[in-house]
Amino acid sequence: MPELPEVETTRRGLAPHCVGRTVRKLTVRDARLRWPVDAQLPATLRGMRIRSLDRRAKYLLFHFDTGQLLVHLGMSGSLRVLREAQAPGKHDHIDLLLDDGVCLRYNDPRRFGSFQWFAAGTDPGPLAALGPEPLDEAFNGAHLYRRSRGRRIAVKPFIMDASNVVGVGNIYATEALFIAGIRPDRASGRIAEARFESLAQAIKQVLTNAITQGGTTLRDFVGGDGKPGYFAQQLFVYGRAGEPCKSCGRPLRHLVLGQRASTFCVACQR
DNA sequence: CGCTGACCCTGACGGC
DNA sequence: TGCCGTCAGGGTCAGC
Repeated sequence: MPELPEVETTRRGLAPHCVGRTVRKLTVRDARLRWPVDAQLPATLRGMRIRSLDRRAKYLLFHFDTGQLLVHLGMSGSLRVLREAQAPGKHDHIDLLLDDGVCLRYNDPRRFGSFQWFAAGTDPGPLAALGPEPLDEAFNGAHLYRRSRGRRIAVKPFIMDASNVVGVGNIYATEALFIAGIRPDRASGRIAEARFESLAQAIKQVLTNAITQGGTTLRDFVGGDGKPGYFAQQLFVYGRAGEPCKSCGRPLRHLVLGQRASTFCVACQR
């Protein structure tokens, strides 16, 4: 589920409900996430005020005076706002209960997500080696061009590597490469700077567009309106292998790069 | 250092 | 209806 737009949409949905509030209680029903949730975390957070909620890459950063809580949604995680008590269901692993009775509930069937605490003054390891945010002005084609010289890795896994640029997951990498007209299996080190500029702009475009529309699949994190994702309807290539290219009509091809499905058009992408 | 593949886990889906 | 293989939006790690 979560790529950068979904995480950002989650952040925007949660922030008004939790920033400035104090943690009344943290309940961990199942600590077996990507890394075991620290048994001391409930005691660490109790009574602490959430100063801000930020995002870095696909991490949500809950800032407290005493440190920060890094939450990652993994492949299948979600955080939603409960305004009133509700019995926990399957895979509802963690509740963050606030002083006004609002509950932030974490659900994650595959348990690839994580809750990690980093005390003030310590460096959050997961953030150490991250590349630029794709929507920052500092991120551009020149950056990708420089990073890719001498590399033989295919361009798709290259842009999905968070040390090059963060937040570009399988869906948006696939879409951005189509928009930029670049084959996903082309060696990144053999792509000209101008084409990387097109790619950087395409990445910004698809991510911005998806954020505007609230992410591709996560719509029920706060309002519970249950509306299905809308962005899925405007995907050019992701999940459409065998179907006609929306630009030229030729059947889209499927291949696997870095264990991830990739779809592209042999005519439109070179 | 760069790259590949295995792995963590559950659920949904299609074929038989 | 049930069983089985395959696949899924992410990230880390070992090994070559």
